[in-house]
Amino acid sequence: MIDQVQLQQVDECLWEIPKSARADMRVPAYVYALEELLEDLRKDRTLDQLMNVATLPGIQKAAIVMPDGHEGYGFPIGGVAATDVSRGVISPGGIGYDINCGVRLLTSSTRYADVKGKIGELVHELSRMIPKGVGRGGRLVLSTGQMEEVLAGGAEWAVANGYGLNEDLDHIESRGRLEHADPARVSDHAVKRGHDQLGTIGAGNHFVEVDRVEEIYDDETAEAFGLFQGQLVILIHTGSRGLGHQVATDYLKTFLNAMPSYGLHIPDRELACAPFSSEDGQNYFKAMAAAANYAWCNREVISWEVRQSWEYIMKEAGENLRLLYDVAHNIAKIETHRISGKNHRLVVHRKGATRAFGPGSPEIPDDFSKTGQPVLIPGSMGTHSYVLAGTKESMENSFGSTCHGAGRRMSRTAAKKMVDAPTLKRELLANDIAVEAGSYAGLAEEAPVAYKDIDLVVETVHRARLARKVAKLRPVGVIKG
DNA sequence: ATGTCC
Repeated sequence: MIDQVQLQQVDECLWEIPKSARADMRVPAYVYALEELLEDLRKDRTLDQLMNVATLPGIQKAAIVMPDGHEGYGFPIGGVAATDVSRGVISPGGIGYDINCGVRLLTSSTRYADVKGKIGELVHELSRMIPKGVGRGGRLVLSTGQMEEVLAGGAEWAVANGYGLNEDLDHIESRGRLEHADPARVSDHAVKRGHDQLGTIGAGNHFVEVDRVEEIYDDETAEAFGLFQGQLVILIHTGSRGLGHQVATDYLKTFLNAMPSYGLHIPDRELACAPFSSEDGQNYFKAMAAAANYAWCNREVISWEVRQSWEYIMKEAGENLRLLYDVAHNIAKIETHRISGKNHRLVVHRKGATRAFGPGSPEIPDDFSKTGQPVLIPGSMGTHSYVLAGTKESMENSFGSTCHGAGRRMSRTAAKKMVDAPTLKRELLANDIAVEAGSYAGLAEEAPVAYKDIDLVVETVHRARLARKVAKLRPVGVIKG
């Protein structure tokens, strides 16, 4: 066992690893966590990886990990790293294999109590409508030309082709389309993998969940978000499927080969990177943006499937499901942030971290300009999820970022050994949570015991003011891959 | 996360 990393407490929820902790660190590392969460963060390579991130050329201010952080490929999951656009690098490991994995929330005008008896049917219908599982395709099969439109247009493609509402676009981060996307930078192989996966959730922690609003923490913001006590809402969590995975795989290989020519020295080859302004860096950024657009289109098409199911079971228009917001949590974006009183153009890498822009930010829609943007934090299966709002403090301290979920504390393998899936399913049902799972193995991997305590994670970011609590959601039905 | 090893 290596020596324990020294953490200096800055605040109740903030710990610092000073730049002096390692000769190669260019900036300090910040860990956001209530003390109870530190033990989990020390159990794996999270803090080592965070210090590795602090060595990246062009990194600004600090390498940051959120309270849901855990070990990932190169970078910790739950990590935020901002590099200078002209002097810094871009690293696929800082974004993750599932490019633009993210979450959206649809709100209804229906109370759970009024339709309790229909939840089982609704969950069954959702399960029938929404393809799930590794490698699964869906009902949409796109030509190469249509794929180019999706990669360039993102969620707009779904709306233009009858799979979404125009009003949805106002409530998607970046309106569901990154303009830097270039379909020509996505390999034929990646395009092929994606051609039949729009409208599918995949596997792992991806899901479609029916929830009810259990608790409101801030009446005014909840009202602005269209949330009320007892309301039925639908939470969708998925990403760019095989296409994004292939983009990550392709460019990691390219970067590993190209690294020597850039003269970049990094402590771990999983931090493979290229100067953002280099041809390789730009090609990856344009391909990543295209994969991000695919993911936004995917969540839009899934919303269409949800609305179809809703119409069929609830006998009311699918349009009654309104999109509250859609957030990315695995992405790199060009953003301007103030550091020591000066504006900087940065490549903000968020890997298992959510944008949490505060009130007045020009990048969030007008209807949230007073409250800050909606932030959606799914908990582990069968526990609960949160709706938060972005803050000015997150803009000042974490490049406008917060946590993204409960965060795994046990490996998939360990969870499968420990958990008996049929028992778990019965327990969920006993708690009035209907589950339709693609496989028992997948269900076991996602057992709540394999995750951190979502309440502690959210309490950390709330107390640290990286986002503030608006509402708590309780699941009543879940579809998993 | 991922046609969980071309």
